[in-house]
Amino acid sequence: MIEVDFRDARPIYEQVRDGLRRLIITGVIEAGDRLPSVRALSGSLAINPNTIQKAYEALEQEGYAYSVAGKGSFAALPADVKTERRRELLARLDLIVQELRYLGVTDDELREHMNKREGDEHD
Amino acid sequence: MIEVDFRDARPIYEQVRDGLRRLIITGVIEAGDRLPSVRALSGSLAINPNTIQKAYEALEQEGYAYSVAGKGSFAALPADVKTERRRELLARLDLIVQELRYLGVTDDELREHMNKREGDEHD
Amino acid sequence: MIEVDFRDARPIYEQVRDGLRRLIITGVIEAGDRLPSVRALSGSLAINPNTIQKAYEALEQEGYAYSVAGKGSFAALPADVKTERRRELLARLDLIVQELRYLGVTDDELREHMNKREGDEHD
Amino acid sequence: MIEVDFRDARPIYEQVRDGLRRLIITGVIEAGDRLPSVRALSGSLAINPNTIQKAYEALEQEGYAYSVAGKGSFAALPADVKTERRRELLARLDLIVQELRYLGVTDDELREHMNKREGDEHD
DNA sequence: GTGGTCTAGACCACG
DNA sequence: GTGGTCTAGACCACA
Repeated sequence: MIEVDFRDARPIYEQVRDGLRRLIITGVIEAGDRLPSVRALSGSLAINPNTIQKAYEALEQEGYAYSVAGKGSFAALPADVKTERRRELLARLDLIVQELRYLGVTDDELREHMNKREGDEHD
Repeated sequence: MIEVDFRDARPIYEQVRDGLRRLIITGVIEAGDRLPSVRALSGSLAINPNTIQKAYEALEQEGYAYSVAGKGSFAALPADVKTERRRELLARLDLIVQELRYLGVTDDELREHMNKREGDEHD
Repeated sequence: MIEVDFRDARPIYEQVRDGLRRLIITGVIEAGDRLPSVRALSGSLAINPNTIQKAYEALEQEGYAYSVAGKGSFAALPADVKTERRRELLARLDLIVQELRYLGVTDDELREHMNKREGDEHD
Repeated sequence: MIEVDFRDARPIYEQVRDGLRRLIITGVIEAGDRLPSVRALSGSLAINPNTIQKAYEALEQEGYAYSVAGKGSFAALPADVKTERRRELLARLDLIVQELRYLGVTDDELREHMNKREGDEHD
């Protein structure tokens, strides 16, 4: 369920973190659900456990998960984390839209593009 | 005209590259214009010349500039680079919009947010 | 009467131990009182009996309880344990106060803060 | 300047983090000052560089420092971090004071104890 | 030189 | 079984 590209410049632990975060936000993994164990994910992705551990720590620090030694790691998605994430995405979106306008994309074209995607449930 | 934050985790040369790219795309620096010399920019930003040089090389590799031996570097913005950049930005935008929908942002809210920004010409 | 947060990073047995210690120090459980049986507490808190057992052992080792084979565990609060605990708390308090001063908190503000809390009997 | 006790139950990286945080808060290391390099501190404390690195990451995440690859790590102490830290310390202080009262320490004794420490500049 | 990432392998406490 | 910590040693990009 998580894709990792070893040739990508982005660190592996960030790719894993982002993949898990996406699964949590999209509800594939629901709040309270158990995340795969560090060793299990390490095995299935063929990545060193320490790297997976680092991804889990980052996820926990951002509020998308919590870990209990001896029990496992669990997904979380509190309201404040959601609003914070929304704010961040909207800021990024503004920058992109602004640059697209400079590149000659009209607001109509933008709306059309987004309507095309409207309702899509998959990548 | 270019802002560099030494505390930012992003490498300096990327910040310089992105700043110059933005100036070129927004037309502040027009195609054919001479870019500031490595030494000049190095001095005004208080950055190691090697770092500036690296930014220029990246810019040239992406097609936003070309250098003429003994004369300097010049801005460029050919059509294929523009369309390539547009494609990249639209792809990023799709991902962001998709995640925003999962976060409970309706299409109406999204349109409203973008209309608010409509017409903005500055950062 | 004891709150255990499974999401807390602190191990469960420490949370149980601290909860019981607090009940003993505050007099809710008086010296000589029988502590709930391991099985009873295990059941009411939905925690593995081994974990409860570990909390009781820690409590006993610190002097806040003693166990009688076949009869159960009982609360204790001998003078030497009280003075030892007081010494420990005062040492922690000194460190905190010192750091607060460096953070710009004046002695007046500190007194005012503590007067506000004065008389509070509950959490 | 930093003391690390290998027998302490607290992880080494936390001890290093707390030691550095204390130096920053007390002004021994001022905001903007360069922190010792990962390798230098690793050598002088006889601790693996990865462990020091982890301490620095934690410090950065809490806002007490920032790192620039290729340049070094630097101290920081923004106002919001200070107020946040003050809030945390006051909360801890309240818990301690409350327990001390249950242990029979009167407010007068508490004031006397704190007055004794008043003006101390060293541990 | 710097910080950052990754692997390999080990040990520990917790439940 | 779990997560967490630590070491050793390697490689990389950045300045």
